Amino acid sequence: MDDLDSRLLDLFAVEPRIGVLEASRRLGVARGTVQARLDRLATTGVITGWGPELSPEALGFPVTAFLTLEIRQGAGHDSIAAHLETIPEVIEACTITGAGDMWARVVARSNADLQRVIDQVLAEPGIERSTTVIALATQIPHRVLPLARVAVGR
Amino acid sequence: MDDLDSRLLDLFAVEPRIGVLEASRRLGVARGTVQARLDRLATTGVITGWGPELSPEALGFPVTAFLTLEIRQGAGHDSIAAHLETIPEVIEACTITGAGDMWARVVARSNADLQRVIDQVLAEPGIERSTTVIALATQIPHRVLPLARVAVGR
DNA sequence: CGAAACGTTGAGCAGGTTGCACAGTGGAGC
DNA sequence: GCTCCACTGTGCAACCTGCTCAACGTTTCG
Repeated sequence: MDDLDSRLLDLFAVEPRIGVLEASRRLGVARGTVQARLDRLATTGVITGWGPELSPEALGFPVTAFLTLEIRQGAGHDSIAAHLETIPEVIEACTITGAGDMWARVVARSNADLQRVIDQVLAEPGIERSTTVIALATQIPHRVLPLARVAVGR
Repeated sequence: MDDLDSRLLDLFAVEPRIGVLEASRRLGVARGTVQARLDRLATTGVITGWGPELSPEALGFPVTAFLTLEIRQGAGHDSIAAHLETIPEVIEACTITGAGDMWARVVARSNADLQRVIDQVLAEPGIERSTTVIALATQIPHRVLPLARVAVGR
């Protein structure tokens, strides 16, 4: 990661479909350089993918909620995770600090529909209790780009 | 959104760099159809971008934490959000249900570094209290694709 | 100091891809 | 029956990609 990498990421973040050649022109470097940089960023794991980003809202799931799950002593995280994975509305989950807890981001078609999703999550007997917090408005949408800048000291 | 759209998204999620022509071959439809579908998915907001996905870990920020911020009565969410936006390590933030609360996802270079980030967040006087939860292991990485399937009834 | 390793540059090439246009087809709705 | 609309298949020029190559400057290290 150096300054050129960072500017390269900036460029592709703003105009993802420009292609290697156009990027090399914008940055004033050779095409092979851009290609090499992108390859390296991909192999070092900085770039994890180029897939299309989808909007749950546009897909009909405008409600987002965060669930904090309390896991029963003895119940493995993995079996809970496996259960969560079968629910499409669970779009993210991780274990967190605190007594055997997990955190999950879920979406739903409406507040009423959220109840259905939560019930589905709680169908797993390993989950003892859960707290739900509904997300109201997005203040800062998911962003990683600023990190790339500070990572190279810009 | 119909079945073809869904399969198109699947395809590009797995192999993002295949291009329109190759996608049309895989799906057994005309190239113009794929082009039209992608255009429509983009204009209707289902596809929000094609930018490279970056890994905070690979950028040197392996620690993820969730902050719940309690906002002082009278302090506007917007000023808090503006403050959070200036901190690169805050990679997501939204308002949530509960007495004037906000939620933020932050990353840091280490647990010690996390303290620095939190201090930076709390520099805003509008924030009264905060709770920190550290993410340990990712059980389900952010995924939206399954939603596209259920959205069309697959 | 000199050699080796490395990244960058600019060039070339065949092959594939894109953007665009066009006319024809078939189904849905009126 | 008619219109609208999406899909199809075709064609074209222009462009881009993946790949290779030799040459050059920097950095590293014996």
